[in-house]
Amino acid sequence: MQNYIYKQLLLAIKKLNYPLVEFHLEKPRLPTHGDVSCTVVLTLAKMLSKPPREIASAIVNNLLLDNSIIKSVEIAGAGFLNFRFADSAIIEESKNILKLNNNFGKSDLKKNKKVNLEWVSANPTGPLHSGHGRQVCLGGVIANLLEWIGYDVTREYYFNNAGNQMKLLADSIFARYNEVCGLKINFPENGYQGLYIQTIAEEIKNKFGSELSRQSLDGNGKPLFQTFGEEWCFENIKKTLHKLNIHHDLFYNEDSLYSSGKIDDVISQLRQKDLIYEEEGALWFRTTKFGFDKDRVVVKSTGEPTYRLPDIAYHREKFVRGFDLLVDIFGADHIATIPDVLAGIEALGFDKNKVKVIIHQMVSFVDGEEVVKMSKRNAKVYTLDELINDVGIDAVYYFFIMRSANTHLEFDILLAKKQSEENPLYYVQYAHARIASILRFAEDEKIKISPNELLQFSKLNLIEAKEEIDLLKVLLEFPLMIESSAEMCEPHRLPTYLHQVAEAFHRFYHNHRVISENKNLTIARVALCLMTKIVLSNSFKILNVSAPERM
RNA sequence: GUGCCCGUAGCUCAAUUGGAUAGAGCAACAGCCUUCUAAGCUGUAGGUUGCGCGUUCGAUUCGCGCCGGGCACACCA
Repeated sequence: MQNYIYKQLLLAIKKLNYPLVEFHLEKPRLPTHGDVSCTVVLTLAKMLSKPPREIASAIVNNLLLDNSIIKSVEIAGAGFLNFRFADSAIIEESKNILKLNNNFGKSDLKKNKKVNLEWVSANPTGPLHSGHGRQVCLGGVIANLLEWIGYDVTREYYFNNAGNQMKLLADSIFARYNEVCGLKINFPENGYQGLYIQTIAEEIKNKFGSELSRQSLDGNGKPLFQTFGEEWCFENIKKTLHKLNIHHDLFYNEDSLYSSGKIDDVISQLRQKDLIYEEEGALWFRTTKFGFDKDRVVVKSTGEPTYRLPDIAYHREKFVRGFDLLVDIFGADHIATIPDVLAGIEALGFDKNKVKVIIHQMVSFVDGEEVVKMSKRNAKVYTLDELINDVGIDAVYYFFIMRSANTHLEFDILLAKKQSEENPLYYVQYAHARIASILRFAEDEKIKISPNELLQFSKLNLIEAKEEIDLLKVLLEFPLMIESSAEMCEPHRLPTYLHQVAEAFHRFYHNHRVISENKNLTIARVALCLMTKIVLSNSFKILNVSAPERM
């Protein structure tokens, strides 16, 4: 219907020989302003310096509209064109929901396009903590959204298991190991304090006995404490991710960038472009050429690269692997590293506009009134596993996704735990459970409830009440909503939308009986219920939230 | 000190990317269950969008300057 209006507007503008400006249709905030609104007149008025209302009426007079699709056009306010859909068109289009069922909302907008989504990427030095949850969930939902608009999505995890941090992990475990074995040893300065270190130490003692030294090797000839610690941490991280239904396609090891010579490649390419120079024994990247206040070190005087170099090499590698879009998700604490990487790939001749970086702000946890302390120094870290145990997977997803990534988030654990009307998650899930219950009731009354049969037998033109039509309108917004939230990588629009769906449904339910003496009307309304259920459960699937049949 | 993000109803947050009278939930108040799930519905109240300039037909949104909060500012990752 939107496309139809757009096309007709374009025809009218052409016919009047007005300049072909870019314009789009939007949904007005107020229902009294119609179903779709357009501001093209205001843009034209400026260019032609004519009164907007004059242009508006010229366009309306030249607009050829099929009145079985569009009920009315109005000129309003400063020159808005407000369109109203005909009920018959809404009903006709709603049949798509039944037809497409689980696929309603999917599009092939980005068919044959490849996207790489990299997120989580925590190094294997400990379990994921609750703050990681925001990124974990954001990525999980964004990946689904991208798939829904047709992208071929590679879910990727970038990690580093070399360097000082891993030695420190091994040292920390070794210290606890000695402690467990009854020996005393000084705990390394800045060592990992978490209780999990002791758990790992105990497992090592149980498996290998208490005679190990720091240099001991495992069965494959690798340093035992480091390898065991790394694997333990990685298993722990993956287990948590799997609980949240997240499965990465690829774990990309930073180390492979060195062994394959890709790091050296980047340096020599940058050197060729005269973007690298040596000073005080270090290699510097001329970031000042890209608008930075000073140049940055990429190889330290010790010969070791800084984090920038592998990050740049990694992104170059992703370009080489042939993606149309690269999406990175970072917490606000990593914001400083992003410009360096973008400058790097630009320097190497790649289009930095193909990289979309999503930055989410920090999360604070509140348990009712009390602020949950999240100190890294403290041994008591609130892990993501604990959060999942406390509030459940559905609430973890819903609460992290509910708010735009760009704002500081307050996660109320007490509220997330509550099984009451205060909790926004239950409002939308309840709508689904309610529909499921109605459909069970309908089935008992020998009414068919399969999408195909409803498509075939229901007389949808019996749907005419305001609450029914309003509900259909909301349901039909679903595909566009998916499209925009996927393209903008803004999953928080989904919960906002879901609330509208649930609200429209509850209002309909409250005002009209679904199953009544009137057989044909009953079947039409059962179809309406099923349509709502389809939209709800498709949304839940994207959000990784369950669609309860009973509550 | 420098850079990035945020500031919207008592609280937590939206606002279709510059649109019309700034909207939801919770909390507060007043109503609605012998019939398909009351975890629901209806209504009332709640605002100088931190403050001040500017840009224009039009600003919560863009620019500049303050105020307040968060996060970064290494030859750490």
